[in-house]
Amino acid sequence: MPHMKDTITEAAVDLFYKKGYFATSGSEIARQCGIQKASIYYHYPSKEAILFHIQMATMEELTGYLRGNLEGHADVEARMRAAVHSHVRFHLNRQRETFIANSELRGLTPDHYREIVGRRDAYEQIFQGIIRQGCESGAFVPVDVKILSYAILTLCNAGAIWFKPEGRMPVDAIAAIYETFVLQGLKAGRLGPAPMPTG
Amino acid sequence: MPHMKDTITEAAVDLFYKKGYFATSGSEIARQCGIQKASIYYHYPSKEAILFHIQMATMEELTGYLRGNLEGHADVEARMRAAVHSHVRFHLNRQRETFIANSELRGLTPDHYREIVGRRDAYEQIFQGIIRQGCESGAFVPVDVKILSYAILTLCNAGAIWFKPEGRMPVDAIAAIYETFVLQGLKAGRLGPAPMPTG
DNA sequence: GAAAACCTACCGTCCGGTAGGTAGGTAATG
DNA sequence: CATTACCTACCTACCGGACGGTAGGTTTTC
Repeated sequence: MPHMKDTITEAAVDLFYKKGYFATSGSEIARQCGIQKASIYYHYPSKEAILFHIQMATMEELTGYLRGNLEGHADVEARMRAAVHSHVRFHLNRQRETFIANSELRGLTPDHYREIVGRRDAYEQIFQGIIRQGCESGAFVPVDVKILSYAILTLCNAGAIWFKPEGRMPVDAIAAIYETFVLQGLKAGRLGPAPMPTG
Repeated sequence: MPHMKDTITEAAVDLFYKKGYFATSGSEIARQCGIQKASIYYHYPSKEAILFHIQMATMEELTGYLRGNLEGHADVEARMRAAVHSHVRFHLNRQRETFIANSELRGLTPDHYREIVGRRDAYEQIFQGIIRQGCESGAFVPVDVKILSYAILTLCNAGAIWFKPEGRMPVDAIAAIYETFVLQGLKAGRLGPAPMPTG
């Protein structure tokens, strides 16, 4: 039996995802929980606090998930594969939360904004480290690390836009597609003029 | 000498981009134009109509720009390069409008929503056609066309998030990076299929 | 002088948030 | 055991203010 605070958070995730933070009112959240609007303020000091809580928890979990998935992988290509796989999996399994984390930053207070952006930067740093390592070791083609890290992360978010959990395609199959595409784009040995297809 | 309707539209683009559609009020738009809120309703029947106008114009221009850039290219690889280049260029040059078009669909009425999504689908169809053609001709590796088209379009939007026009890097240089990355990922070559997923 | 463009003043509604109360449970006190 | 005290988790009722939008009058432009 979940406590009311969790129910409120879950309702907020649902509504912020469907309608957006600014288009969601406190009474709507309350209605979805079966309580009165004022009761929300027993559990949260403000509407923004709900948003911040969701964003914070999501960033923590996302980062923890990535760290866990990177453990034990030493080879740079394996690390990149694991990182992409982790990122895609999380975004498909937690569609609503990651969508909110990606699109509702403007609803945060300046302090909370800085806090979230800091965690986001830290997360990106992990990817940039892997790309940089791959470029230096020669495993990857030389690329602009920052630009490519953004590109890869954004690319991996794409699945979360159209993905339907009940759909035909399983999460890992989608992750594998992105994984292959990213590694194709990064791996050394294919740069320059059009290579001849290996019959 | 711009007409007031254009001034209003421009102010709305600016504010919708910076604060979001629902977080922007009519009085803010009016203030930025140096007029009163009521005067907006001489030029637009509703706030939503401004949003729809921006989205509609952006989709029209985006599609027209792509069609123009594809003209004269017959080879499938050249077409893909041109398409990516066109997409990236437009998104960098029209950051605010494309950001709004990508993130403020929920502010539209159901009818207008359908209208915009229809144009968006048509735009994606062009990309999917090129990818499909490349796969069938053997120029590209076999891929899930729909998934890859989404992935590529999303990937190419990444630049618009961080791009600063006054920055060091020119538009075409960024477009070239994305172009190379996408083509690397698509082109047929020596890479095998993805390994089995790692739980 | 008519039409276009803009104004002031106002509408009803809903917003985020607050004040203050209360039902019901727990814990300490005699 | 009965009383008092306190706490959690909710409630009803309300606040000032901002929202999108309208009515109707006034100025500017052709």
